[in-house]
Amino acid sequence: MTSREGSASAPVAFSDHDHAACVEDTLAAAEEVCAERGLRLTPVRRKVLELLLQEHRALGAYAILDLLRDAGFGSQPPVAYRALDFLVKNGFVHKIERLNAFVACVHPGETHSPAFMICRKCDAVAEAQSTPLKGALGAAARSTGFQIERTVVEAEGLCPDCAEASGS
Amino acid sequence: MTSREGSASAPVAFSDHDHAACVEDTLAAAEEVCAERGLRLTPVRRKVLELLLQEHRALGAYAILDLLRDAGFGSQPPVAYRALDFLVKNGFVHKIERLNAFVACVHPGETHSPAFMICRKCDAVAEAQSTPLKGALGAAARSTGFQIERTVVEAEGLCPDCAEASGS
DNA sequence: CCCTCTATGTGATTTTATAACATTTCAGAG
DNA sequence: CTCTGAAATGTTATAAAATCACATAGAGGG
Ligand SMILES: [Zn+2]
Ligand SMILES: [Zn+2]
Ligand SMILES: [Zn+2]
Ligand SMILES: [Zn+2]
Repeated sequence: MTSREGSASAPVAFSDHDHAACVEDTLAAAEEVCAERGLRLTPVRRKVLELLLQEHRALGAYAILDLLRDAGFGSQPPVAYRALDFLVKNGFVHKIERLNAFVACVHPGETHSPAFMICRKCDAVAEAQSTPLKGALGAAARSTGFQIERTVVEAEGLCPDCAEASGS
Repeated sequence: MTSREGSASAPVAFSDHDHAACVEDTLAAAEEVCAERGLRLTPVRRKVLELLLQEHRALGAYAILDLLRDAGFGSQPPVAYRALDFLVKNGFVHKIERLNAFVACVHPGETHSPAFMICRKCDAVAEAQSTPLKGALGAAARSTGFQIERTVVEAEGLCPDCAEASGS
């Protein structure tokens, strides 16, 4: 087996919540946004988004591909990468560069600069907002004349559960 | 040819400076730090650091490997990856996650949380400091109980030169 | 209906990274 | 100085991640 499948042990992102509703609502919101913008949330694309929403964690493209195959879709890499491209470009999914993996956005539709907290032990990923123009990086950009177009902000460490489990 | 070689057109990182001295000084500093800490800056490791210092930009592992081969070292991937592992672990080189590439540190020896500005047009990379605990991400971490151990902060955009070149 | 553009399916390939094992080098012990 | 064990290097092979190229299928406009 190439990938971790199954959502049984998937940690919710640092806090309990009604996960079924969380998936439903976000999918519905995505459909609405696509309708508004004339985007086609095709079956593969919808399925990939659904898979990423079900897990509250980052999945690699090949893990997604395995799940797509199980669901009866094509099983070659471009199938997964093309769906992911669409979802990332339109803000429904973010890529976690540190992990070469993808995670569903919790604020679909709204343009925002995400920041992520990644647990090195259980792989949970939580999305927060970053404020790229404030702080040291923004200051450095202004002083050198660098024009920021996109930012990658990823913190690696221990999530609350794993920190507690591993003492202290 | 697999990679961009040659430093002729390599942009200096957003500002003119005495590059020869820049390379020399940083290499000397690295040797001193290694001596202090009992680390072995072996020929391959030193060469990789030198190559990265000469280019003020990120190089992929295979580009480095090509240059190592030219310099008479082993030409199989582990040669490059092992040297890079050493240099990254000891803070002489940083990995740019967005590019799957590596860049020499401009503050070798000192522990710090780097932030990078990456020009999407000319590939120049400039290092700045980030302040992970301040700002939105730090606040999110504190409020959820996430323990940050390491951060990846990378801004993509246009460097001053390329911004000017491409109009306004 | 026909044409065109977009999306999907599939095979092959490129790029990035690691595993596994043999050989060499070197610092420190005796 | 010589032995010895750990660290470093060289090399083969393989895994993992991403893209290319081209054929087929669908949706929508005329
Ligand atoms: Zn988001
Ligand atoms: Zn955790
Ligand atoms: Zn320089
Ligand atoms: Zn640095």
